[in-house]
Amino acid sequence: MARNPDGTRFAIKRDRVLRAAAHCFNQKGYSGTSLKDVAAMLGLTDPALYYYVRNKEELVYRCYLRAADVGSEAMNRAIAEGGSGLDQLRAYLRYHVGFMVGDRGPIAILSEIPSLEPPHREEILKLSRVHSRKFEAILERGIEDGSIVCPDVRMTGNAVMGAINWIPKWFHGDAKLAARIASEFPEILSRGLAA
Amino acid sequence: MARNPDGTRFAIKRDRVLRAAAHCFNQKGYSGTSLKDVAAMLGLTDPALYYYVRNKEELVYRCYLRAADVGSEAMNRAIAEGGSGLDQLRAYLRYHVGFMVGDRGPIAILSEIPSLEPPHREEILKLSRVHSRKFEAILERGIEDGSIVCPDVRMTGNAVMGAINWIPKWFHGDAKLAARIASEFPEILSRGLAA
DNA sequence: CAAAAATTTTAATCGAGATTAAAATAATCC
DNA sequence: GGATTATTTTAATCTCGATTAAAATTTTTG
Repeated sequence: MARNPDGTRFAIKRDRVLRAAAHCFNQKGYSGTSLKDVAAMLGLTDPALYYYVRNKEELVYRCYLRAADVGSEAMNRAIAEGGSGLDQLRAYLRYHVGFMVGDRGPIAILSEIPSLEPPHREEILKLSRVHSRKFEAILERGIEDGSIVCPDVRMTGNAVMGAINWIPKWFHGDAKLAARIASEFPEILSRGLAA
Repeated sequence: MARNPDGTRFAIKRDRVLRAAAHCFNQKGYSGTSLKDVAAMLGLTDPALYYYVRNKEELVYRCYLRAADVGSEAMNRAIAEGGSGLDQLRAYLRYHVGFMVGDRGPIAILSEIPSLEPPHREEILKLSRVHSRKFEAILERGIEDGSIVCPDVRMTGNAVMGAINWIPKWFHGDAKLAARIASEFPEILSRGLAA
């Protein structure tokens, strides 16, 4: 099995590793999960993981990168679709929540950023800040076009992001529940903001 | 210094230990924080902590118990005050958020329950479930008396609790910000539920 | 102040889990 | 099928942090 030109096979398998790791980290935290835990989920032994990642820190780092990617994709799609601020808000929530509970999941909660090496930490924090800013921009757009009412954009962002980030803590792959979450969560989170 | 009859002194100092631990755990997770980290915050060496707690597991356990206590107190006060479901919801949010960002904080996020010993784990899970049920009961009360609109009580509970639980992740003791959170968060979280 | 109790420290043990090296197995390519 | 590359394992090392024991210090009490 050659690591083909674009590394597709390798990338796919590594993605599997990252999802297994995300699952473990969400349950037991970064330091709380041993590489053996992650490897076991994949039917491997711990040293095998070193084929996909330099060390444990890089494993988390990539999990977090992946989480940022997914959030970013949801955000960009929503914005690209246009419409009122409220429309964009709803679309974003629909996409992001949908990804999280769907087949893109599980997605790591960015809950232990301090464990990252400084350069990685800065990168993730930056991505996170950019994401928050885009979210706030949607709110502001909605306020301007009259579709959204919201006294404090920053604080509202914190509230909504918290609700979303917490999902992996109580949801663990039940398809039935996933459907309910995907359909209701966006509604619940946006209703309070509609003008 | 005698551990007086009701153990007041001892209890006060242990509470300081628990708050320091909560701070560390919220930042770096359970296994990510060493006892040395916690001890350092108090100007102590790590073995000193064993005077207040049997081991690290009990430290988390007590942090989580404390978190449950604070949440429970907020909940009970709100319910005792009576009023419409919406009134009670707002009161609860005001109290709980107020405690979290006020001088009762920092309060540990119940994010690593799996790390607890089974008996402790069950106890904390039970307290957590009771809290959730009480929250849902408030929503149902509000739906009945017409003060609240909410299509899915359980899901709404998850959303609101997520937003609250996430607060310690981004708030770290700035008094100015604390005031803003205490005043705006309850409003933000309840607006979407008002009839 | 002296005795007793409480609190903290210093020094030592101990195991778990990350990491590395080298060897073995499996897959692909010609 | 044999050479080559990819993947995984076995075995060994090494460090960090939890925990314990014993001693030292501080506080309280009478």
